[in-house]
Amino acid sequence: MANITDVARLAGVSHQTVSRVLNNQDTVRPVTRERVQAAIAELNYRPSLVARALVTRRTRTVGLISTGNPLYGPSSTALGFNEAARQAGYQVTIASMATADRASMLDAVDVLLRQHVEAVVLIAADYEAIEAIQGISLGVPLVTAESSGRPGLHSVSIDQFRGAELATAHLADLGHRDILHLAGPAESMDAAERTRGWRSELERRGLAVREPLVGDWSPESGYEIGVGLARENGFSAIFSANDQMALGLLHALSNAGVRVPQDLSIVGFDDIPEAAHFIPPLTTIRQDFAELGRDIMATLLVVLDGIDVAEPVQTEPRLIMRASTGAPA
Amino acid sequence: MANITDVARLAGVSHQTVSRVLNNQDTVRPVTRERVQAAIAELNYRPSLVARALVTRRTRTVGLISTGNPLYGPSSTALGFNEAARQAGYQVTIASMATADRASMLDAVDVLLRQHVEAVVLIAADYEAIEAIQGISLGVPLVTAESSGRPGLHSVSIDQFRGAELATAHLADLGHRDILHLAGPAESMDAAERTRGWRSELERRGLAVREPLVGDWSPESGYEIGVGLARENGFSAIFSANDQMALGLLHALSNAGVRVPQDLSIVGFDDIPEAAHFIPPLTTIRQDFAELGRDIMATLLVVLDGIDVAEPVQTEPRLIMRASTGAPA
DNA sequence: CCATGAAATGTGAGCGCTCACATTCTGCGG
DNA sequence: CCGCAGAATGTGAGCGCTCACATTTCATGG
Repeated sequence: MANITDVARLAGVSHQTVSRVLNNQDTVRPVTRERVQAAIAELNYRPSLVARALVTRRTRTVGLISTGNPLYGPSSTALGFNEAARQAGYQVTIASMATADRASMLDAVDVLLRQHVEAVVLIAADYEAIEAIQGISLGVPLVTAESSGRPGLHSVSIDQFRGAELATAHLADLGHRDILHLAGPAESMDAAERTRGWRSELERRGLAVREPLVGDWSPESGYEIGVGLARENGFSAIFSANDQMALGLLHALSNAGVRVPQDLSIVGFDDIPEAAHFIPPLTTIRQDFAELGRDIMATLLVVLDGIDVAEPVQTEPRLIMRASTGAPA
Repeated sequence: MANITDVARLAGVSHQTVSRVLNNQDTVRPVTRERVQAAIAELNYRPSLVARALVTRRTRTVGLISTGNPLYGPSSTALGFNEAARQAGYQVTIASMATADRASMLDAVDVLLRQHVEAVVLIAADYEAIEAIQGISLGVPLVTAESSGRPGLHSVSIDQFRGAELATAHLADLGHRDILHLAGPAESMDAAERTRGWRSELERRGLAVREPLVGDWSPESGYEIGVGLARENGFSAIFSANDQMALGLLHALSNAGVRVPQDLSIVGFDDIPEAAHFIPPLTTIRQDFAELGRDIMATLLVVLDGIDVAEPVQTEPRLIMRASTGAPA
């Protein structure tokens, strides 16, 4: 592997002139520049980012920590962020972890910091992850994608509360008065926000608030709860905290002969690619994860410039109306 | 940020002794070691992997290139690989790209090589990606997750051909004689392998091979093709090249009043988490992406040791029987 | 109590680059 | 044709670490 000195020798200039060409500095004569570029091409030379990082103390790398299972939301966010980072000229090093406990988090952070990442991005699903990282002194900026809205963090999120309000309002507007909620797991921040939004909208309208059912995001949990639900009545609509559980519900209800939306309306959350082709197609809340990824990067760039972002950045989700919701019988 | 000299000074030893402690060398007296470790803790010192990489010429980093859309298969593979790499003590730097053209590929490779990745892993969906990277001289080992089985590559895959055979055989065993195929897009290697497997199994049994229908992996394409299909007859089963398109089919067929599996049996491919709760639950081919990820890393470690892996590594998928398939009427 | 070799520790160079500064070239007016 | 400012290029140090080798320390036997 050729280095800068090899290039310099071949081009008949000093290493510093090569460095100037590499960094697009303008005090190089066109003739010289061309000679250097020819040498670079001939030697198939690639400047070492490692060496550069050592002296400049900048790596143009950010660490991405994502925890837990590869659910649709978090993975889409990670992907969106990765793309945004690339466009901003940053590399991304990932440190995934199965569990968000303090020890794993310390490990992940340690690896990233040794790599001299300039910032850390945490895509946090659970409260645990946030708490774990808040107890760690990083020394570099941290931006989190998390919806709990807790203070002292640069956080970016899609407004889960608002999404749940939209879903619930849609059902209420259709005339439903008893609207159940199938919540996500207790450790999930998004789940809590969605439950809050549902509750708030019901209360605002003076509708009855029942104890939410609780699943674990999986279609299986939706199915199991659906099996129990099919035998009950006293409600005409369900707001499911995600599309996968809604799918499980649809499956159980279909088995039990409960018709959707005639007997029961269902709203999901996420708008996964499959949702438009559930039977019936699922009314749901769409989140723009690509935009979330861009927002994370944008916040990061601001924070890296030393400017403190006071306000958490939030974007609005929107309601996608499909056939799984209708007026009550 | 403290460096090795700071630690050495505080511990009252030379920088080299600190280095020995860091690298767990055994020629350090316990007393000295403890003194050094205390200094490390006190200064919250983290050795710079950048500086270490510069001198050792090893980064313990591998580059991961993945192209195209974030489909279920590739993202699951990426995740599995990432986890396996972490366990093997390697960092992963990602270089995602929207299109797999030669220019983007050169870009991605360039960034990774400047970072001094020790190897590159390509998770390739399309022929284009493979062709693009084959034209690039990397200088580091390359392992690809790709199913075309072309020579000259260290490749790892789940046997798509075999999976398609399993799916087709299942339908044939049930008594179906006219088995259609809804293929994935022409540029996809997996799609081609699945079509080959379907064709081969039909020919082996002397069954009619019709021109496959072609979708683009999306539920929408499955739906559109399903709408047309619902008006035709002369077939009793469809092997869909992925679960999402199968979902679209189910949706269209349900709308048209075609009953699955009574009127038509359907098999998918992938076993996405939703498949068990389609209506009806989808018989499909399950792939173990976590294992694929581990296989990639295992192959990588072998290749990094300078041993050439002659044989492509392949694992077998398996058939998951559910309610969407049954004997023909 | 000293020589001796092994164990423990220290020294200096250098990985490939950029930074700050020094030096050498240009072209131009006098 | 010389001097000079400004442009172009060169020089040497040093980022934080490891490597190869040099030196010191320690325990042991004679």
